[in-house]
Amino acid sequence: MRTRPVILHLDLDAFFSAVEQLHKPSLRGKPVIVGGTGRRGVVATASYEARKFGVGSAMPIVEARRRCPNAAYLTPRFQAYRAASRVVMGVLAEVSPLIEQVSVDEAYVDLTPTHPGVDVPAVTELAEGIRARIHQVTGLTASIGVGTSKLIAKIGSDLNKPDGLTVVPPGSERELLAGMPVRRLPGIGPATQERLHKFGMHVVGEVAQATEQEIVGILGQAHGRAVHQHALGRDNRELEPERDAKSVSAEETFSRDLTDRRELMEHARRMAERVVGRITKDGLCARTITIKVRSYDFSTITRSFTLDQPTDSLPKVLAGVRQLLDAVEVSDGIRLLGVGVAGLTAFAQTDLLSDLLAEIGDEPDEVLPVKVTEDLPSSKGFGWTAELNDEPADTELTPDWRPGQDVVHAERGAGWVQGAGLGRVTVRFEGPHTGPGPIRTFRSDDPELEVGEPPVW
DNA sequence: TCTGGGGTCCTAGGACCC
DNA sequence: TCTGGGGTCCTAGGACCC
Repeated sequence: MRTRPVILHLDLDAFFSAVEQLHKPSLRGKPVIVGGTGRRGVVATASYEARKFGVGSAMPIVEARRRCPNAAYLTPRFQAYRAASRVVMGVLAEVSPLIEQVSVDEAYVDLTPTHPGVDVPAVTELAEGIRARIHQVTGLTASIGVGTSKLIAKIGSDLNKPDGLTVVPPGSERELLAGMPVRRLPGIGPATQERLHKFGMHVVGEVAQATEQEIVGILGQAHGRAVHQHALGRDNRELEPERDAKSVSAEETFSRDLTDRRELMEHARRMAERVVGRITKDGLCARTITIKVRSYDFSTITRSFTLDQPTDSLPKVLAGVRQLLDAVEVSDGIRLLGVGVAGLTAFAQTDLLSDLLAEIGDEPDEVLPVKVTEDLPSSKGFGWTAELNDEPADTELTPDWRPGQDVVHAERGAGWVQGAGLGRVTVRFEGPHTGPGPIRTFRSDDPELEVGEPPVW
């Protein structure tokens, strides 16, 4: 545990609407609501003037209009927000090189590299300086929390919002948290709150008094342990300055539910284009393709599959999306469709092998039935593999054997191999007891490897 | 009230492997 | 015939965050 207040959390106040008010002076002092415009939109950010009317994030825009009809309703302009964000992050970078940007309007700063020995008065002055500097160069207000951990800094930045600062003295963490509703802990949402309530725990102090085993019993291993530690005011997570994206996706809620597959595929194509465009821009390839389908009744499913090789090819992604979508029932009405990729790897696999395969790819697949007429050694753990032109090939065995299944007895085997260019097929049996490598390899011109009619089953 | 869009992490079951 | 144990990968869903 850190003993000095070196972790700082910065949160820009009502960020989207604040940028809008900055750019358009006539909006200043008035309720501003930024969010989706359509019938199914929700509030992204409400200015503090709008919050007085009970408008908050994630509220349906329809409800917001009811509560605050005179607000300015704006669609987000992410370019402007990113530009303002960059300026703010630049200010933080002057304070310490160790920064973790959590989102466009939020970041942690670890002061250890530049101010390892700060105490409460010194860090208070430093943080007020940061807030003043941000306001000076951007006109935006920020709230800052400072403490011995990310947890405490994050809780602190929320305590004096907006335009506020909270420094939590080392040693007072557990006491600070004890009286707070459990929901205030990061990682506790509606579902977890409900679970804890069911066990009679409403404030953080009650969780802290339970044993870790009790909390793990309620919330599961990983979550339970983290929540219990947090309730005790303990958190030794380090900042993670640059994190590589693990997935990229695009989704769209339609203004009316769709039932037409052609229409759905048109939307899917546009989303796939955006997704592939984003990964190729970063020189990435993806192995897993996912679709997300939300029905008229808000029930949501995802379907995915994983390719053998990563790809950045739009046609391949599109073919995968179509295949997944074809297997989903859409006749009752689809409210939302999403397309995503995951399993991202750093560079394109346009290697020699795929080029070679692409060259011979026009050759139609053939099925080559093969049969081994020689007795195999009697030993457990032998498997069947096949190669075509020295590359692993699809292969299957007769129902008595399945691919990879152990060859238990001295038996004869039969199966088939499928692929293009069957001129040089190799069928190989190998097992763990013979050391690495094949113990017996049959080639297509071996008399023991019979080539015949496709097996019938 | 009738619920966006972009992510992350965790869990659980089944397949498969050793 | 009754039936192991651990590890990894894949898929699906859920909770959570901003």
